[in-house]
Amino acid sequence: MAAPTAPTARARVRAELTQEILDAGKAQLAEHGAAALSLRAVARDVGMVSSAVYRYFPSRDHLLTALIVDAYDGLGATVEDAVRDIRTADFARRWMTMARSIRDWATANPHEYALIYGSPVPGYQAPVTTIGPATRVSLLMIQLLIDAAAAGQLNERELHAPLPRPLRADLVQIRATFGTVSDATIVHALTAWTALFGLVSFELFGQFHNVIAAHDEFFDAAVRELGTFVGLPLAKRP
Amino acid sequence: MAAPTAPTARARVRAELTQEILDAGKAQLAEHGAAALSLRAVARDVGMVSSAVYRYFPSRDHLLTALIVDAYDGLGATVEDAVRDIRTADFARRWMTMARSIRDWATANPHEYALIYGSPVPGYQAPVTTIGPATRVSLLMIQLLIDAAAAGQLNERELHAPLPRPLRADLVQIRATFGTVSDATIVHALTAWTALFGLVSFELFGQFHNVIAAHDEFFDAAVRELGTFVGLPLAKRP
DNA sequence: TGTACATCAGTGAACGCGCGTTCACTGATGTAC
DNA sequence: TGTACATCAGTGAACGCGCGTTCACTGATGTAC
Repeated sequence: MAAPTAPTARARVRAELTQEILDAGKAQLAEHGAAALSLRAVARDVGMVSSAVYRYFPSRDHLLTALIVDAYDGLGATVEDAVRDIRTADFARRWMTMARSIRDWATANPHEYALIYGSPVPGYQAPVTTIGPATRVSLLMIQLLIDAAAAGQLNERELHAPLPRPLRADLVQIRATFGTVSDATIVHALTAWTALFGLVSFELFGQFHNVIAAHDEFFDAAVRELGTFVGLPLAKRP
Repeated sequence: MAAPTAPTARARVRAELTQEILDAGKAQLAEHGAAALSLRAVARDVGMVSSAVYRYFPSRDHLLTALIVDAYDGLGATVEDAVRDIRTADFARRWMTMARSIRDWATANPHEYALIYGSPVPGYQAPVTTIGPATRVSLLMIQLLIDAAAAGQLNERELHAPLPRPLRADLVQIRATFGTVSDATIVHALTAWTALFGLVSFELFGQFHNVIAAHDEFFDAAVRELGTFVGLPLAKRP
């Protein structure tokens, strides 16, 4: 009777505490990085004894998985929010805004970024649970390309060498989500997408030290060039 | 009286053991990754008591620094070897070979790659000693561009937006090594270079799971496109 | 509404482990005369 | 060439720390009758 399975007090507290543990984990992550993430430290933050955490997460790795999913979701939500109000047909702005908000999120949450796009955590194998959240942000770019292509605004170029057969097989799979876009453009898009994260990683991981100081400006310029590389039309001041 | 400061037996043994410790560190790195690198494990491998290592490296961080320098040098030497015998004017082949050998080295030494291009090791601050070795591999690309430009074979394109002043200031510094190449091309080159490592990182860190299976072919295609992005001329089958 | 039992959250102690670093020491190697 | 002393490499024990995980337990919350 009443609501389907009325949430018992115990259940409510459990949900709250699970969240608290996750938040403490995120704080830990933000301050010390993934390698230093320890169940005991998290327990201390929450004000529990370390063994109590096992009532909520069966092991450290499960907690780590939850944090990874949380990071992917955080990034995905941030970027979705950033582009939500942009006119569908404003492809240049959508591209630039996506890129910038990815970078902004990464800069604001460097350890979470490192967790999902940096070197794998030693001894940890990500379960399938993380696949869904991981693709969330890339779907936005795919949609952008599909929209641009549908509007006839995508400048699809040829590749400079024939597409090898095994790669074509991969693209057949990818096409399920990419829809109408040409093989060459998919290759360009994957390359640009990878380059985008390469830019963020190089900046965050210190590879631009003594090379680039004007990070914002360089990122913008590079992303703009990558946009045209994919074939997107570029307004003068997006 | 013989050579200047004839190497005493003790000094020779010291040099050998220092190298042995480094090798053990590399092996440790290869097997368990940087985060798991411990002085004690290295000492065990060398057959020393842990405190003895302190006669050679004053702390764990110093050992780590040595390994980082070693990794940069290993990558640099590998790529230099790979391109040494290529005709100077064969710009396409030089570009493709550089990219491939970077990736090959990274694939063969994933943990060393992660050490220098992955997420920073928590709590470790790289000293200036690492800057020199770090630039070694990028100098090869710069030389390639200078050569191509000198031969009139570099297709220097314009940027799609004016160069912001702060970024122009950075480029002034960079020009000291880049020589005659245009601002726009430097931006393109930095972007492509970053993209190159982005490709390697995405592949190694598992971001291409369920997306790309034909890693070799995709890498080749992407790198080729990036080459033309920079303005390099591309032969049909380099 | 009240009682009897089952479920569950959290405790505290313990296990066994590995880590970086310090320190007083022994014994071998090098150096000055 | 031989001796006296200084330097150095390596030992072994110890300090103090933090970790993940297990386990028997207490006491509170939920459920069935």
